[in-house]
Amino acid sequence: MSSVELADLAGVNAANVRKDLSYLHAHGTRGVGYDVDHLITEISLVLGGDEPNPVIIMGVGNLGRALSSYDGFVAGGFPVAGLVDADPTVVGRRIAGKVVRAVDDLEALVTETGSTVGIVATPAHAAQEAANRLVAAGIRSILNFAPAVVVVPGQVDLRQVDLATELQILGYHQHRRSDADPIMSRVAG
Amino acid sequence: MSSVELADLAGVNAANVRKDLSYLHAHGTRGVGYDVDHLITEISLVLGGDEPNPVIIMGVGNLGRALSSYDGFVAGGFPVAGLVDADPTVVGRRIAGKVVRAVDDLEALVTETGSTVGIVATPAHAAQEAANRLVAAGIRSILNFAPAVVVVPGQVDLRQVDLATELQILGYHQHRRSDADPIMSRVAG
DNA sequence: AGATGTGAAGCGGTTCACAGCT
DNA sequence: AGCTGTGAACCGCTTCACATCT
Repeated sequence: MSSVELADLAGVNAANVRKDLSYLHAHGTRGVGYDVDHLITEISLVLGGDEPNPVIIMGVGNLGRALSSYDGFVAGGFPVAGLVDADPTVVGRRIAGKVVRAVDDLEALVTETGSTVGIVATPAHAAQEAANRLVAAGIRSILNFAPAVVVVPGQVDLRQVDLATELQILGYHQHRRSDADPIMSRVAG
Repeated sequence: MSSVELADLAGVNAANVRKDLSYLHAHGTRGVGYDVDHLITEISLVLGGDEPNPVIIMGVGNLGRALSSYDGFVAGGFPVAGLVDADPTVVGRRIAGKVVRAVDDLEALVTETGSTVGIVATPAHAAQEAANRLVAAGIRSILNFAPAVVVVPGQVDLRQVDLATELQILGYHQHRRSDADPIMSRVAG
């Protein structure tokens, strides 16, 4: 399969595909293209591939519940290993086949499941505390969905997913399209 | 308030704050700082601020349901105006205070609510069709949560939020940390 | 003194364009 | 002839550093 075909399927530029694959030492054959099986093994090796990374979800509100039954996680090698919530009335409940554990159980949960990744799906005001707990329990990779600035120690990898911001960006572009381009005209003027 | 204070609160660099604000013509006073009220009005003006952008959510699975009761949307000026699903058994049901409408109702729904933004929260295989319907109904800004490549006409603004990819990135960094840095050592070697 | 506003440099990533291999 | 591999240009954004203003 050629880099052009791969690029079309992924919706990106062909040169980009070639450059990225060459970084991975997933080489193709000139005049021919790439061997797909080879790509699969090489890419999954680089991505950590074989061993799954179990994840812990902090907060089982609407978003936490949605995430706990999100198929894409399992498929991507990130099975949901545990659910944790601060609300004692939901602790012990069964959600998506898993019993919700108390925050004080977190450390034990991490150890017994070998979890490596934490997802913060709490309200904004509880996000920092949730992240602190995850870090204290030994988690070093955190995905934060709460719309809050969370600070973590340097060795912890934190990624932010802000749903409202995504919409804000769309709204901004739209505003720009309809309006007579207020910013650039002001900058230009 | 100084650019340093603002930057700390937002978790970004101070020079960046100053540069961005100067683009918006939200100027401060040298030696003093920025007038916060002025910043609020100026920023909300640029962001489209005053008039809300109602959104339509396509697909009321777990994720769609979570999104339909996500407070951040309303707070950010993106009230959920309608829910749509292809499954006739959920059409007519009430979710988060809204009645789920059929796909064929989409165009009417967009008109009657004045919606401008669409969210695709369907399974991957239905994402392209959902996007097509939104475009046909006049929506020009789409936020896609389905893990699928979706193509839209040039005038439509499409943003992709791929939850599994976010985890993949975390997992990759983690893999790199623990491992003896396979890629770079191979590149170097 | 203290903070802004902004050229200039730096950086990661993308795209072009074409030499080089099969 | 076709497709890869990659130097070079490009792009948007971030950060530095400092002249400038109150």
